[in-house]
Amino acid sequence: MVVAGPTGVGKTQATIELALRFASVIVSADSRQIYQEMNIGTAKPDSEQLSRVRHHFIDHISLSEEYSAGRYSRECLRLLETLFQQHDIVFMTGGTGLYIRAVIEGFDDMPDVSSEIREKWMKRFAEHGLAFLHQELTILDPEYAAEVDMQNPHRLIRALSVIETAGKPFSALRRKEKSERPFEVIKIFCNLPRQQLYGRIHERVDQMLEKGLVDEVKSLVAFRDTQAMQTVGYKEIIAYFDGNCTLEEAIAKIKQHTCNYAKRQITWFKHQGDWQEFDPPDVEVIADFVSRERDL
RNA sequence: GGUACCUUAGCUCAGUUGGUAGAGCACAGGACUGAAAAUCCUGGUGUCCCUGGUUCGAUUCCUGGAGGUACCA
Repeated sequence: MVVAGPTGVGKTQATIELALRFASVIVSADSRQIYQEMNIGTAKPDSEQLSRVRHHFIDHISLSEEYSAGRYSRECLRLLETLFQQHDIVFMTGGTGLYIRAVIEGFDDMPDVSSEIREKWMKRFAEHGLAFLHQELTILDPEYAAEVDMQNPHRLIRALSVIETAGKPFSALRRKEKSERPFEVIKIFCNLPRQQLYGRIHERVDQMLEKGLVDEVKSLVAFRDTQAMQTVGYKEIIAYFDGNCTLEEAIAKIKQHTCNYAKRQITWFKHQGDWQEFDPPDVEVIADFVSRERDL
């Protein structure tokens, strides 16, 4: 049972109520709430909410660690095995679409890429530009080169790193086959009319500031170069610390970037196929739907 | 009050040696199998401040006006 949806739609509270109703637990699929040190800016459930229902993958790792969708899917599948011994239904929620898909549909088996290899390709990109990555990929894996977004350095660096690590073309590993799972998945997509969603996001950002977002970011500046800190709500405050903008401008940017992010999430889930959409998300209605689906 | 500079897309600005204009961001849509709150792609007709003049033709040059910025009084 997965509750997905854009940030700020109210997934957190709704899923807690659902989990209580079905006497179950929550598995978070959120690439930022997974970090212990990040709280306010990630809209992590508060201690009161966490005490009502057992949550997994919240405060799972430290900012000093690197994490990935692959590691998440492996750890999550292992955890689900145990959880399904005690519960006939488990609630997964979060906004990280890739993490959710990796767990419910499967991820091709690929070797872990060392940070040395990835950094080497990043350096080559910085020195020689995109054209060089194009050339290399066209030689090493013409099949993938024909279908990737050649303008996207992330994708090219990823593919070239995997090719070097595995010693074979990326396209040979990337089979995109759906995996068999020992559980059924009920997919719920929470949504709201765009203007209403954006309004809630603006309010929530103001609340984050009241709760002390600036101090939280201040305490994390040592981690400013990590991937996790390239997060909406953190990078803008860092820019303010650097004197690149006023606090008011930073806040306006956070609101704007959060709305942009919500839009990308909606695009992702809308095109991921058979999600049952609830707009607006009503816990009673969703609970009825879940009961019916479960009894099928 | 005087002098100089500015007024172009929602915002910040570029540009047209006179042939009605373009970037970034915003906004909208989209892609995305291990960085995913990341990364990337697509979409630009707007009284070029107003007025008169010169000209085949003015947003571009000239007159007058309005608003703004800086300096001098």
